[in-house]
Amino acid sequence: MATSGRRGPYICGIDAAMDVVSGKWKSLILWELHHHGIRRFAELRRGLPGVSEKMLIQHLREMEEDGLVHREVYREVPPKVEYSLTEHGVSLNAALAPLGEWGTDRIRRIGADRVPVDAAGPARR
Amino acid sequence: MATSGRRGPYICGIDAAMDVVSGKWKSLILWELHHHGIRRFAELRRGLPGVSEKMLIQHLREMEEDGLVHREVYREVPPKVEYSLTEHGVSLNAALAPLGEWGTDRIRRIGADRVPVDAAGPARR
DNA sequence: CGGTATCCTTTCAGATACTG
DNA sequence: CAGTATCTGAAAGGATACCG
Repeated sequence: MATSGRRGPYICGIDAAMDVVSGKWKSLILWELHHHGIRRFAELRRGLPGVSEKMLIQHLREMEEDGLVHREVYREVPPKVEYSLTEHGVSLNAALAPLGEWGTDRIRRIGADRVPVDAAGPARR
Repeated sequence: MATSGRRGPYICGIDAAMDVVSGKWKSLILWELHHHGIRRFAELRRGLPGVSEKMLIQHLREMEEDGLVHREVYREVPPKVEYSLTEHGVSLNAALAPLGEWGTDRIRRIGADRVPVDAAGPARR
């Protein structure tokens, strides 16, 4: 297998979609590219604080392979490569939107009514 | 930290949502519980071919901790435990629906114009 | 600038055996 | 029936150094 994890066979649609977005940075890359349209490698790197070059390129390659991301290479010096979303990438982003809203709500709730797990106490056991 | 992976801090909503659904079986557990309403441990196990007891209970615990799943214990012999979705679990499922459709489309496309990765050959490399 | 290559650590997942 | 405990291997992720 080339660079990817599994790519099928899948039990259901969620399964297939999750396979394609799973990876620590993929949803963030999607988000970055969706909001900026086109980004260079170093720009993405700066937009994703904490990502290593290895992980960034690895995720970008997988996403390219999965048809989500387009990679445009300009053969000049210094080198220049631009990344953008394909139609599929755009549609995935749209499909991800409700989940994003759910997550945003969740962050609000956690901040409000949840304790950091350890101080909580004897709800169970 | 108890059983979970990270649980925040999050960069955006998608990030938070992905954290909660990532794990090999979580989306499938969600699906099972959504369609059957209530399921016992052994029923879930049978409904998720290939899952080990360890992974199943681990995912169920995390999902309970995350407020997605309700665990009802009947103190009788033989033991009986029923799992069901909470309101949050139901809303997450709803938020996941468009992603599921996207994935279903994707499976169709892959089946149509893509070969199983190994026999494929020189698209790249 | 935009990557590779290498090594290393951490996390995830599966199998097996045992318990209330 | 519904778990818990432990061990092992595989995979994901990260740090660092170097290359065209």
